[in-house]
Amino acid sequence: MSFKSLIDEIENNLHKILDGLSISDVSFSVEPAKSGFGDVSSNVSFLLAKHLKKNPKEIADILSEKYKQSQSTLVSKVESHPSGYLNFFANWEKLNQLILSESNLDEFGSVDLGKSSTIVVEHTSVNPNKALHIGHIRNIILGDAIARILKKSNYKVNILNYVDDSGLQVADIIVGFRHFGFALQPPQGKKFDHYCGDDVYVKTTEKYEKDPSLEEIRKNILKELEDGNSETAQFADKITRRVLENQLETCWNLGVYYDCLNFESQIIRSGLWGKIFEKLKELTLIEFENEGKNTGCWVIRGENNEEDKVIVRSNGTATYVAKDIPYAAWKLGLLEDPFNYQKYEKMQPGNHVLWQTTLMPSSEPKQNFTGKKVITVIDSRQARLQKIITTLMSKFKSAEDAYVHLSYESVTLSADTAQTLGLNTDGKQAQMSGRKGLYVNADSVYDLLKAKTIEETQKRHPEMIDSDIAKIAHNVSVGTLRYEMIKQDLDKIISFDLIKSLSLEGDTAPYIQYTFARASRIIEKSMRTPSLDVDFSLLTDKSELDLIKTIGMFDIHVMDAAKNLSPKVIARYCHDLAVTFNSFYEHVKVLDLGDEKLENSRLCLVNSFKLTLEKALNLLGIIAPDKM
RNA sequence: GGGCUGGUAGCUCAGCUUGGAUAGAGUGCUGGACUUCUAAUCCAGUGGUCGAGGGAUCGAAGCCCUCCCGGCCCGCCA
Repeated sequence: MSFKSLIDEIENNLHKILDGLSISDVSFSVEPAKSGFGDVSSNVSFLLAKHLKKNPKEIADILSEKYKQSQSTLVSKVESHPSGYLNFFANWEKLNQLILSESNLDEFGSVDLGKSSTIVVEHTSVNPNKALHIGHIRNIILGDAIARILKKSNYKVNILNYVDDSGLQVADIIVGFRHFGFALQPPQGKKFDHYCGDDVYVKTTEKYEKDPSLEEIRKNILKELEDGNSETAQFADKITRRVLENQLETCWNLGVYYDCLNFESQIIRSGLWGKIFEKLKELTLIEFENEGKNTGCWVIRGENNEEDKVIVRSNGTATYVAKDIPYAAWKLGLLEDPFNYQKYEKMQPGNHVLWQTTLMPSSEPKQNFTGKKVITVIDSRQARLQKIITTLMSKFKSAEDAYVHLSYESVTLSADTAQTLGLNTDGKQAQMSGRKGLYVNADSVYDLLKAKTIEETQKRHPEMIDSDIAKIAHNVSVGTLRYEMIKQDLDKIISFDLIKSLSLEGDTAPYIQYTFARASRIIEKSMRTPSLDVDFSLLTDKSELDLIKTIGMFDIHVMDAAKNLSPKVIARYCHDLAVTFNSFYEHVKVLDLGDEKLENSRLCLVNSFKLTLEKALNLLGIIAPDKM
């Protein structure tokens, strides 16, 4: 509970005081104070000012007097500020001990929002016809961080990746291989997914543009893909699985793992659509159109002024949105599961087992990857379609918010980076496009970052062996990439700039990681094991108390991040922790003080900082290096 | 035209959900700090009509309304 214990204590006492004055129904705030205004502040007097028609300062005076009589163990002083705020000062001797000892526990920062319930997080879900680009990375990193935060909040999280292996985009590269003579082997040194995206896909779509009559070939291929037994479908399956494997390698390299892979082709062949179609009709969520422009179609009526949405075409086939309905229902466990499960051919790093669905018999036991709640991470361009799914799911399931579309703005290319790729945009940012070859592959960004961080690390540690340098550079590169994707608000566009993304200073992961390395170094040099058996009352310097306070704030931020599905809250917290530690580092020394008791107390604090920052960074999938 | 969304310092962004105390960071620019636990660091200075206008409020960057500017989405494509 940490710092929250203090807040809770104050809140309880204030409630008792208000009860004593027979005032209820006032939802005042009790929050960490701005610096210079004590440790915790409450706005209660402002709110009472309305009821009592007195000015806030007078009320604050009365309340602070009353508060002095209430039982409090963690508050040392109450002050009524001339502004009307009620400011509380902590009893640091007690709070120091409380926070620092709790921070040594593994579950420090954990909150019980989920109550052990199951939740599905679906992210990534990239067409298996190309390599992952920097835009996909935002989705992947966001989804991964959300999953980590939810785990910390006592949810049982199932992480899914939906592989759309039967769409038009796949058909396009199959056309390339089958009709335009692209070799099955990529040129030397090129990953297969890069080859499919950069060469086969881009050049094949170029050909359509020049000769629209080729569209006929594409249509035929798409038709053949739908029949799972066709030779084309089997060929496509081989290709998409090769691409998928490469895509997964990119994800794994970034420390992203999944629990299960779902394949669109299997969902189509499973017959789930038929079942959900019947259910939709039964519940009259869709209607058959007898007249107008959608004659012969099944549609969902548009709400308000929105147009009706066609779900089943007049030729009886399901549209794009429609295909998402059975999957959404499956994720919520609303349908009988038609799938068997088998392990993916490759083991994920760290021995995380990856399952995949299959329609073939399997010797493995049946698995369950559904959840009471479902979070689908897709960018905001799909908001309209996702709203349809969300509405439908809320009608299927009693819980209103069982299905959540976690929307985020897309990643665009900065004008400079677009220029580098050969597109002049007149100083404007540009939307990425796989079809036009206008994107930056994730692997390339990682490679550039790694080359730069290797160079930096070598400069600092000429004595270090190459494999150690590579390890540090890897952690810093992944950290940098992840942090850049997470620190920004979800509904703000990230304008990706190749040059600026290589910055390792300021509000970046390396800044935070470096701070961690500094702390590690102190402990390493002390030649001691930090212990909790120290005198906490020796920690009285402002920079020490600030650090303890910030450490104690961990769970508050985890709760905030989990409730609002907002990983940036954790990113800001990590940065905050690092800034506070750096201030501590500049203000007070830890070693060679000639006072062993004080040294031990400070070592204990440094260690608490380390443990907390490591846990917080872990929620973002960023590794805290002991040396860099 | 309708829907969603952004507009805060030269640039990139926090803060807005839950209205209150001097609107915060980073970056840039200027200057300073390594014989010291790692300078991927720290300190100081510089820089703001919180898009505009109106409203309710003792009090608005935040709430309500109108407007302006940018982005995205609106197919029996996927």
